[in-house]
Amino acid sequence: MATATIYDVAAHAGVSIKSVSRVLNAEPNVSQALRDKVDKAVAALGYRRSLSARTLAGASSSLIAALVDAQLTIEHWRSGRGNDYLSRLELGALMECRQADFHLMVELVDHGSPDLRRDLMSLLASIRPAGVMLTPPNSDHPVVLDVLDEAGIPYARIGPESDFHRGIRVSMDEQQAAADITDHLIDLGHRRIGMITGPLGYSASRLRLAGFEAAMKGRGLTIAPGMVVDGDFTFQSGLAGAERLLAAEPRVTAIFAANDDMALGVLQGAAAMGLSVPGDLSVAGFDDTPSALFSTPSLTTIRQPVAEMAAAATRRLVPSLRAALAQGEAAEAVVVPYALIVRASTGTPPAE
Amino acid sequence: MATATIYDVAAHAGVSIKSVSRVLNAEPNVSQALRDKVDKAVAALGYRRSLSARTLAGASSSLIAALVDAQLTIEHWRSGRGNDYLSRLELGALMECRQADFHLMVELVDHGSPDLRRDLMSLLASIRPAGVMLTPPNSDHPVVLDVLDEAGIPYARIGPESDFHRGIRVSMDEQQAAADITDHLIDLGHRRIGMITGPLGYSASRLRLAGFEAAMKGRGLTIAPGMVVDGDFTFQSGLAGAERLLAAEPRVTAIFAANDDMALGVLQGAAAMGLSVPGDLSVAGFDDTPSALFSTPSLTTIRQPVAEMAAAATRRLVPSLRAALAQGEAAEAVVVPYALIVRASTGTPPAE
DNA sequence: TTGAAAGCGCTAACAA
DNA sequence: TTGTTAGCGCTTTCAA
Repeated sequence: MATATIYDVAAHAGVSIKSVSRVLNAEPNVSQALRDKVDKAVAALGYRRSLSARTLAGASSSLIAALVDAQLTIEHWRSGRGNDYLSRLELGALMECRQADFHLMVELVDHGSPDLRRDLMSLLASIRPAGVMLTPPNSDHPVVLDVLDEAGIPYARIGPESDFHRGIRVSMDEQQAAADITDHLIDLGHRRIGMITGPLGYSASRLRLAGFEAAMKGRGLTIAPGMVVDGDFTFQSGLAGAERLLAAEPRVTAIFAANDDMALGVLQGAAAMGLSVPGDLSVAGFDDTPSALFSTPSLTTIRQPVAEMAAAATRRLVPSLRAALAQGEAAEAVVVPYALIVRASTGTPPAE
Repeated sequence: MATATIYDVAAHAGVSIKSVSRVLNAEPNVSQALRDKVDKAVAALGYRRSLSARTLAGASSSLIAALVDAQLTIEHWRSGRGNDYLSRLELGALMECRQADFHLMVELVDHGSPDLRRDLMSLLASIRPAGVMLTPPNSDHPVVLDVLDEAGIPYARIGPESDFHRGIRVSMDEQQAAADITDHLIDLGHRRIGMITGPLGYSASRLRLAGFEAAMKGRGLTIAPGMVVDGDFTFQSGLAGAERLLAAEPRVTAIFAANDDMALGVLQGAAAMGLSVPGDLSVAGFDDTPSALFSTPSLTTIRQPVAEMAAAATRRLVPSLRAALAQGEAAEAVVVPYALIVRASTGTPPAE
């Protein structure tokens, strides 16, 4: 396959290579006639610019690098499970890249490495991405942010938890979402609602707890002692949390778990105690992982707009896409709307 | 960040750039002294070759492109669900790329496009990957294979269903896996076992059915009429299939669904009929999607080694990795072992 | 065993 | 509005 080069196109169109380059880059001050000639030649030859040549010559690289955490990824690899978060993220980014003729490269970053700085610098030197998308926990790693700043490479941080002045921040309103799902339970008639939190080291966990507390307070409800228990986002901790919450009297009629895996654990715990869901107990989760849809009963939860966040990030990282954004849209801090998904695991509380 | 170039390294080491290049490429006929000097300079400068310059200058690109189906991906995007298959695939590929200092690029391919041939050629011209990984249904698309052959780019096909002489084929033994899970049910004491198949247009569906039939026959069991019903891999079709199978008398004591989503539908159908699983009915799936672990009861299933298949493919696509493979391992057709995962949805049949 | 010089296919000054 | 000429940082001839 002797691929056509810019010289072939120029020859075919009877113009200089610079003119071809101008048309290809949509530069101003080009006559329509020239534009047409070049377009025709490009079409005739099935020409496409070489990514390497463009990057080498100094254009930005039309390449977005997604820096994902190696440890988390390896954990998923070992457990044989996929990584729903990662795949949704990618889909969102890919859809946008496609529009702009950009490419997505996925890179594993070992954020615990002592050579992180050097690893990162050499990675960037090697691939020279036009922009970088950071996923938690890389979104908040100071070394990662520093290196990117020094290299002058634009970056978008998905779900940042700190340094709210650096880079492009794309997130959802965790607190409001938690408040919404709590309100949903209260609207159904629940008064005694328990919560299982995520690890409080994550601000997402703290925000979800704050949303729960705010909603309860906003509706004049008190959270009895022991009605908030700690979890660590695992199925097991959800199960354990459910056992503790359901042992207390008067029993809670609803449990809000800070993620779906824990909510699934609650479902199992309830089943083990012979409690029907939602007849005896309503259960709500957070994230809308695939398993939430197929659990019995299916789980009421918050859909984290992961794909949408990645798409928003990509749109702000790719120059041509960014240019197409409306004025207000182009902000450096974007909050993407979530959705409350009401399924079968929540209902009215049992009669007293 | 003024990144170091090969000239900087050469200057630092007091040698020519060609020598640096030789050391970097592990070419023969290089003195140890020179090698040491260069290595030291590289380390001192934190030097890393530019991917673009290398590719442009003619070296193969140290880039693997995964060509995934755009339609499937967009469907997943719209439905808000992730894509477990894709993420497992990527993890496997990424882990291997990392070893070899290769990079993974994910590309959407619209296999229904009338311009597929041109799209593909220009994609390859643009990124010039050293190797390509094909996922279903691209694994079997003749145009895709043709273009790759013409371009002389090595490719690996995950789960190929035809053309068993082209490219590197990486698969698992679908039929044996189905036979294994059927044997598992028979070993538990089941005699009346129903099956819900996938769309028979896919050879994977046919192989799973063949495995079921072979196992039944191998154990001297007959498959009564109506004991095999068609499904289409969706939850809904699993539910419908269960309703049909469970309406027949004498009732089946076990159902093998050709994938997990359908098995989850069976679980729901059984629950709706007041049947306990596995007390009254055993249910087995296929794939080991994340939801299989969290369903109630958790699902006995076959773990598709998606990540392992991708890793095997990558190992055969990356020259340095391929060189490290043992003799027999290097075959162009690789069968990766699956695993039978016995969970809570299968047990001994109810007493007659 | 080493090095000098010529590209790879583009973009970016600088002219015309 | 268009074209000419240098590079970008490598690998690859071809010499030494």
